[in-house]
Amino acid sequence: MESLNKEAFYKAVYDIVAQIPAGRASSYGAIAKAIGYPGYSRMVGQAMKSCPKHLPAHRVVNSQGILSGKDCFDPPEKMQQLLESEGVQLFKNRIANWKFVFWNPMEEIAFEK
DNA sequence: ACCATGACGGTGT
DNA sequence: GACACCGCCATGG
Repeated sequence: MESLNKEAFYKAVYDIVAQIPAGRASSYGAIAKAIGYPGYSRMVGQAMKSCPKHLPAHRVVNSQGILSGKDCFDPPEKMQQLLESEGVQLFKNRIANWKFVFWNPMEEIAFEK
């Protein structure tokens, strides 16, 4: 495991986010683990703050399916709105049927590259 | 160098 | 389920 390279790390995060299908969502921890940096969930969150506009940032929530980053959207209700427009059911700032909606990058992109 | 602050996560109560 | 802790690690003051 090499030392953290901000540039490469952010890019790796965005690569995963870009692959999350509509109607599904992943978590910070799952993404960190998928790119080879288990335990760097906070860094993934940090990367999302400067997430490119063309990526589905609203499809990244915490390990419990809670929209922990909604306040970083403009307006804050935008995140929830985007998810619902894709058919994701929400219950009090949290994704319903989380176990079913959760998209695990480890199982979906294990073959690429 | 010390300390506070997070789009976090796991455990225990 | 809600809450409190604690471990985690880069950033900024």
